[in-house]
Amino acid sequence: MTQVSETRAARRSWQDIRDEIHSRVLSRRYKPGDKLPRDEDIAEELGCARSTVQRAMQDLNDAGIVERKRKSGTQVRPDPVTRATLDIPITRVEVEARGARYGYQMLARGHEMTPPPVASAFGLSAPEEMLHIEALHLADDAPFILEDRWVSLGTCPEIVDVDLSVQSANEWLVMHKPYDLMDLRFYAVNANGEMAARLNVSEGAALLVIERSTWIGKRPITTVRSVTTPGYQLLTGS
Amino acid sequence: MTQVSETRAARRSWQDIRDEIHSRVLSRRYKPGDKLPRDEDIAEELGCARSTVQRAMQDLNDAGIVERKRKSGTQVRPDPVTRATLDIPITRVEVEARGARYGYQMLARGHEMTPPPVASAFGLSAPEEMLHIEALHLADDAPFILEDRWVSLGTCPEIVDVDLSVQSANEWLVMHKPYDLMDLRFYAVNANGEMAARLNVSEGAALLVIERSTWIGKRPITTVRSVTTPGYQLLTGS
DNA sequence: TAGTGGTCTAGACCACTAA
DNA sequence: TAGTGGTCTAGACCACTAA
Repeated sequence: MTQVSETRAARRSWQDIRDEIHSRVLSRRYKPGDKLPRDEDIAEELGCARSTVQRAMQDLNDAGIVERKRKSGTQVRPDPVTRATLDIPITRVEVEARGARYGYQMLARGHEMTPPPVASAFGLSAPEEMLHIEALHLADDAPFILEDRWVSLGTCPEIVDVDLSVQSANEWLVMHKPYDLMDLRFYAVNANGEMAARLNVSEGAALLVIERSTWIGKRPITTVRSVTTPGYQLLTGS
Repeated sequence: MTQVSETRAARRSWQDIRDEIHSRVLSRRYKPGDKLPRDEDIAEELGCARSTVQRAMQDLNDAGIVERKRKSGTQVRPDPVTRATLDIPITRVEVEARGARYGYQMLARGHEMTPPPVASAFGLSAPEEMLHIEALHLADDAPFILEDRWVSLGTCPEIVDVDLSVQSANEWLVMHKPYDLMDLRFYAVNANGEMAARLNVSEGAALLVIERSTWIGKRPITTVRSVTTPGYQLLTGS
């Protein structure tokens, strides 16, 4: 009935194993560029199953602490990086989360040939006719984000039948067009005359721009440049 | 010697299972907010082990497609988010990756009480004396990033003995001070007089600012405001 | 071609939490 | 307190790739 009196090590979780290996990296027992022992040997040393080491290593790999390759093994990443996860919600949800009323205005819509910056964002070799939409997202009737979007007609032919003056292209695409590759770019610009007028800010104001392009199976879906209003911040957790 | 002739389904990988569930979400067979079957039932339906479903679900959860809770099960996230991973390298490595020569200048260093914006970034209830460092990172002798950093003396007493005019605090902290919580903020500012002078840009230029704070076990380590030069972009892959 | 990481399985047990 | 996801294990086999 009673437990065997022999002391038993508490079962170690993959987080314990990860922390142990991480602390060896931080204490320089494993130095940047060093090769680590094989998973199997670490498992034996730390007294757990190989799959537990595998789980821990997967996490350290995702966090940018180590780099793993078959045959050649695991090594400490020579150049540590800070890795963060960024969540970008649908604009409507973002506005509502701030307790404001969401509004949307389509400013322009038409079929046009892609100008060079758009073609290059998509990596197109030649210009292509796409759907071009300019729209404004509002929070409590004030301008919030100005969006300039191009949508591939080849990849998304259905979008020509959607009434984008009611539902934002942002929302329609998120719900209907899955992507398998995305590219994000963030930078700052001084508001030009048009941005200043649309967003109701002074010309020259510093604005954060978020550019996003998506592809499915190497075919372009959409590329959008979102110009935010002054004071806008992008935040990450974790 | 020969294989049994009975056809066998090819073994399905966790990626296959993930894609199958994802496609059911996209096709609205499972709608936003819907509860999914238990992992065990999905495993039986798709003919794989429960742990394979678990692996697939872990990925869908990380990608923001579903939300999982014990007892109440798995549901399709009602508000889809775009989730991206951002890698921020050490500034030296970033400069070198552009093929430029890295340089570093410490502009100022001293012990000061934290001003309100810094105390609030750390969530401190009262101001505290910390190490305050201003420094400039250079690429081929041109200003690249201007950094304004505060380091907690309580959490990092060793840093007072480091010669930060040679090695950047950025680099020393990354190599010696692990953190378990990080907070990132991105926004745009118009260059004020001091920034313009330090970075050699016109006053009013739009600059991307990256603010980062780190903690270990709820104790503050460092908070840094990095002001980048015009044209600087933050990029993500995947 | 041989070595290392990646994945799958069945089963056991744990941990959290809605009811 | 009962139901569901989370983790661990041992073992088998696969997939990639440095040498």
